[in-house]
Amino acid sequence: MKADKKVPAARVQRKSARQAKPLEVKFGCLPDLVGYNLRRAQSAVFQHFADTVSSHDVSPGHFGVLVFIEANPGMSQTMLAGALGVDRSSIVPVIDHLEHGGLVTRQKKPSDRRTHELRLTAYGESRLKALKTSVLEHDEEIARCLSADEKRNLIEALGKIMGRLA
Amino acid sequence: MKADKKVPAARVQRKSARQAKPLEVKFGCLPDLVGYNLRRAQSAVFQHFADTVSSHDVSPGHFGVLVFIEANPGMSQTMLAGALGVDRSSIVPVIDHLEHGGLVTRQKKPSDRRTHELRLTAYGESRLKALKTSVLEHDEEIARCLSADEKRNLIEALGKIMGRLA
DNA sequence: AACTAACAGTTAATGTGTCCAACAATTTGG
DNA sequence: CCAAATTGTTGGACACATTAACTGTTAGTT
Repeated sequence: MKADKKVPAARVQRKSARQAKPLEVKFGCLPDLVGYNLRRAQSAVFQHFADTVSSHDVSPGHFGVLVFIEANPGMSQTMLAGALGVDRSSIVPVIDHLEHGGLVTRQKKPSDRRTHELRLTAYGESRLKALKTSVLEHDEEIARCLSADEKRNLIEALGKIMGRLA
Repeated sequence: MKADKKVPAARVQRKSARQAKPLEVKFGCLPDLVGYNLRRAQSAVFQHFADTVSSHDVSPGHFGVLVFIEANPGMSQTMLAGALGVDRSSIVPVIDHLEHGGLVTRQKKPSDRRTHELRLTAYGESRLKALKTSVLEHDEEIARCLSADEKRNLIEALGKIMGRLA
C-alpha cells in the first residue's frame, strides 16, 4: 500500500494572500498580451474552483481525471497521462489518492498484466455526479459575465490556441 | 545573501512528457467547460514560452515583475505582490534572483526605511527591451491562429472573467 | 526457444511556486 | 511613549511536474 498522505484536501492555492491596497499601479504592456491575461484568468478561475468546489477534497486535476475515467472506462494510466498531457509518473499519486478515497479502482488487465484498467466505483460514479453539478455551477458562475456567444467564442479561441501548440 | 540557486534557467515545464499515443480518448464534458479549456490553453502557452523565451533565464513571472517595475519605478515589494496577486513572501526570491542577475535594485526608501524601492538597472532596462521583443513575438505566435477580432475578444473575455473574480 | 527491445507502472530525487506563521526593524497613532 | 500596524524576510509545509532508474511483462528477432 502507500503511506497515507494525510488527505491533502486539494487545497490548490490560498485566497487571502496578504497584499497591499491596489493603489494606482500601471500594468505596462501586460494587458495586451494574451499570455498574461490567460495566466491571470486561469489563476482567478483556479481560485474560484478552490473556494467553491474544492470543499469536497477534489482539485481541478482530480475532477478531470474522474471525468476521463468515466468517459473511457478501463483506460490505462499511460493513456490517461497522454490525454492530460502530463508525464506517466504524475498520474500515480493522483490515482493513489482517488483509489484510497474509494472512487477509482486499479485492475490488472488480463490480456496484458502490465497495464492497469481504471474504472470508477459505484461510489465514484455517484460522487462524480454530484461533483459535476458543483463544477458546472462553478463554471457557469465564472462565465456569468459573458454572453452565450462570448462564452462560445472564448472556448473556441482557447481551443484554437491549444490545438495549435499541441 | 542567499545560496546561489544555481541558475534555474526558468525552466518551468518540460515538453517531452513520456506519453502514449493520443488514441481515441473521449473527453466527456470537459471541452464544454471554460475552466478546463483555460487550464489547457494556459499550460500550452506556458510551454511555448518556456520553449522560446525562457532560453534567457526568465520565466513568465519574472517577465511580469520586470514590466511592473519598469512601469512603476520605485514600487515596493508589497505593492508588487498586490499587483501580481501573490503573497508578499513569494516576491522575495524573485527579486533576489533579478537583483543577483543585475537587473533590479533594492533601495531603502529614505522616508520609510521599512520599504524597498525597486528599480531597473540600466542593464535591466536594455535586457527588458530585448525580452519584450521576444515575448511579443511569442505572444503573437500563440495567437497566430486567431484573427485580430478574435484576439481582441479573447483578451476582453479573459479580462471580464478575472475582473469579475478579482 | 532464448534474447533483446519496448512498454506499464512505480519510486526517488529534484526543482519551482505558493502559502502561512513568525520575526526584526520601523513607522504610526492613541 | 508605548501598542499596533507595516515591510521585508525566513523557515516549514505542500502541491505539482519532471527526469532517471527499477520491476514486471510482453512482443519481436534470430
